[in-house]
Amino acid sequence: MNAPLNLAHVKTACSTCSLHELCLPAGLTQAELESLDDLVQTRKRVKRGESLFRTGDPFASLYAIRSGFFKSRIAAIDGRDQVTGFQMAGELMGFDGIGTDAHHCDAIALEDSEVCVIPYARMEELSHKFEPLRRHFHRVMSREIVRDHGVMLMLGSMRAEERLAAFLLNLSQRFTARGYSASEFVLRMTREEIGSYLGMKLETVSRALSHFQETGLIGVQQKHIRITDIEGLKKIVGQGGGEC
Amino acid sequence: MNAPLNLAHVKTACSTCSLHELCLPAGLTQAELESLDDLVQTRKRVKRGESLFRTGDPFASLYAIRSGFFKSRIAAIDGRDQVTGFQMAGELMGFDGIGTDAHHCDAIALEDSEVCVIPYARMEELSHKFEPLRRHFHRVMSREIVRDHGVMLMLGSMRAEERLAAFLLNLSQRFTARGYSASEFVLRMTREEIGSYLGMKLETVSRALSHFQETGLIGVQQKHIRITDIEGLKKIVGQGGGEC
DNA sequence: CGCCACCCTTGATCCATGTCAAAAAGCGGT
DNA sequence: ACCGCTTTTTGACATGGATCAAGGGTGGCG
Repeated sequence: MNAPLNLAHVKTACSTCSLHELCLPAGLTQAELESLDDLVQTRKRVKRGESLFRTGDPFASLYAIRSGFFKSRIAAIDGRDQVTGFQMAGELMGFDGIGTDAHHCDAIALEDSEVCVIPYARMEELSHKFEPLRRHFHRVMSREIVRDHGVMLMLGSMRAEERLAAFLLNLSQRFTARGYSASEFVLRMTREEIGSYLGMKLETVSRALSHFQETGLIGVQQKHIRITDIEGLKKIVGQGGGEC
Repeated sequence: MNAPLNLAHVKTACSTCSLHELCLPAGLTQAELESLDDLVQTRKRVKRGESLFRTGDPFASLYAIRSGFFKSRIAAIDGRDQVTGFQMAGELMGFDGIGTDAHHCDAIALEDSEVCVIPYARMEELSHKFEPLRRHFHRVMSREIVRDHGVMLMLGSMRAEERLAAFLLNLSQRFTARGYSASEFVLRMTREEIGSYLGMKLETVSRALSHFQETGLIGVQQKHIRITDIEGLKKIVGQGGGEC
């Protein structure tokens, strides 16, 4: 290994990454952390609008977002598509590829982004020897399944405004976890992408946001959102139910 | 170990189970298969209507369905709930529990069923030494994620009759994989459960089934379904799209 | 600085699906 | 085999959200 490669290695070290609490197992010693630096040896920049991988691409790696913002979407044969999630810094992408060694969705950057490339073979190998990593890996996949079930609940049993409120609360909570404001943030996605994720049309998203604003729950100015009544939003989410 | 226990062991052996092609890694030698018999040491019967596990139950095991039929559902705080899937023989359940060591959904038998209990700790341990098993385990979880994304696509972007057609085709295909008829089967779930899964009301399910029958796509008699025009059903699923 | 392309908002109307209601049909348990 | 109860079907009506349409705002780029 020559100097530049070594430099790259230093640059990508998990042990010095400020996001490692989000993407790696909690409670590792510094020594253990360093043993993980092996795992990630390259990073990759993805420009806004470009894809990190696409449906059908052979699966080789998982990706951890270092900075930026992505959407995942699946496409049906007939051209219809559906955003299945939005991913932000510290989150992992690519699990859909493990099952068949090919990706089943597109991952598209919503802003200029950078990801850590985690070669799956290496991950397998390392997780074989390193129990906390293996457990963490399983946990992350399991949580992804639970998250998807939550989305199914949303899509299947909430009305449009409830879904949107739930979406805003979810974003708020995830920004909080990253040290950003819980009440003020910028949407990286368009109304159409929000609509696709939430199973409604962009006009409905727009109307619902306007309505929340009229009711004093939030302030909206284009992509800038300010939550002024978090409890109010929670009440919106809670109120539809009890059908049984 | 005394005789009865041994008997139980024999009874639960994966190596002699007719479903192992569905639930275990493909292409194992007989010897490898036998080494897996360790994994499953108990089975459990679950009567129709009873739950295998419930939201909040501590997570200890995965379950492979030996016979019978289950639904998984999640419940929101407000009493609303959503069926997230139907599981049949050879399929695995319980992955939702790995992330937090507690289950996040209820698994309820739709008919008298029997499952193999796979203690997770043992699974971890065995998959540590046994690479094909580990890979298979990861693949199965990944496929679960892909499946969930498919449901999201369905819920988010199809209309009621498309969703129902897709549902029937999915069931048909899974029955086929188990050696049953692709065109004739009995629904184990009620209209309401189908509706919950597909994000529509039971009346809409009933009407859509009646409509399919009028159109000559299927025959319906209560829970008994006969698909008479599989291509027609596929056309229904395909036709809604192209919005983009 | 101004133009263009994209994104967002808002209004009017329509339709798919939900809701409410009632009756028929099965089915499970005794 | 019967009885009570759940499930299913079907009808009439209400409505949330889609659709169609038009106009306005914004940001990127020359």
